[in-house]
Amino acid sequence: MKLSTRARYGLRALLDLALHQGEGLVQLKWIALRQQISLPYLEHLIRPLVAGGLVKSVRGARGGVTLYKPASEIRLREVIRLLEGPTGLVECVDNPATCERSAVCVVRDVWSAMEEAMVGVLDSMTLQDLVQREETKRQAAMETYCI
Amino acid sequence: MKLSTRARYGLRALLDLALHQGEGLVQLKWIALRQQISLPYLEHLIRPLVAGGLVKSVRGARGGVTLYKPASEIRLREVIRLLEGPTGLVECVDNPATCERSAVCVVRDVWSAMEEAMVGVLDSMTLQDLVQREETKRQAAMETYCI
DNA sequence: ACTAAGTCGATTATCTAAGTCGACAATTCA
DNA sequence: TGAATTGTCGACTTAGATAATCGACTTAGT
Repeated sequence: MKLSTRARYGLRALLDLALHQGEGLVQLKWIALRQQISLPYLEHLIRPLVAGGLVKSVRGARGGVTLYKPASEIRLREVIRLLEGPTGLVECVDNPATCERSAVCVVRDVWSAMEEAMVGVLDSMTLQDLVQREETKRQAAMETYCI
Repeated sequence: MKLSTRARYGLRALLDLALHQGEGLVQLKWIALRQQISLPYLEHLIRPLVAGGLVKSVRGARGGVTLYKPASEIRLREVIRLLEGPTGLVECVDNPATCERSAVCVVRDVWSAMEEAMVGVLDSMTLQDLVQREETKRQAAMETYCI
């Protein structure tokens, strides 16, 4: 039960993008550099986010990417769903047909409850929340640094 | 972010065992048969549960396995931990040293919250809860069948 | 035109989970 | 005692997914 690096890197990349919103288009290479992700790999991570309507990309010279909608309207649930694909924790939860026990399986209920709990957490957070936290943390770090 | 078959099969096997508690020692081959898990594989699944003190095993002819303590004292969290190993959703949550960003990483906070939510669900359920649900469901199915 | 970006698909590499097998140890029972 | 039965253990193989790279392509600016 491990989170894929797609999700980990992908969310970090998106947060990085959100943190640099004021500056217009952001080039992938800078995100890659800051987040220490190889550029070709980052391209793959961004793709589903573009396809999912979370990120807008502009090709050509001086192109780059930017958020398609305000960070406050981007729920982490959506982000993770796009990055990890539609399959949940266990196949039979989303797709009962894959296991003939589904209807009576109590173990399935457990996985279902677990998934609901996770989704609940992701659903309650937006990208904006992360941006705020990041800035709070950065400020706190700054202050201790100055003292 | 998939649950391993170890966890899925393992919990099913344990539940099967719990459901047959009244009958003394239960042989692995019957569990394997009922749950449609290959015997050699089931042996591997049971092992950590024995090592973890959830299951007692008796070797030799007429041997078998049985719960080491009442089902009501077996938390699912413990079961999953034994089956899946100690590593959580993301390395850096349990083991901050693996990522130098850990201290300031807000993305890590997200994973941490997710993990907490999942663990909370597992912590709130015992094997006995599953046994009861199973019996309730079975009874319900029985009634509809009779009608 | 030329350069600088993102896009896309093919490919490779790496890793881990999944599952099998054979030898062994313990226990029962004849 | 010895043969049958049952769990134990570790080595091995396989399969599949994830991670990551690469090169050819498209699009836009200068």
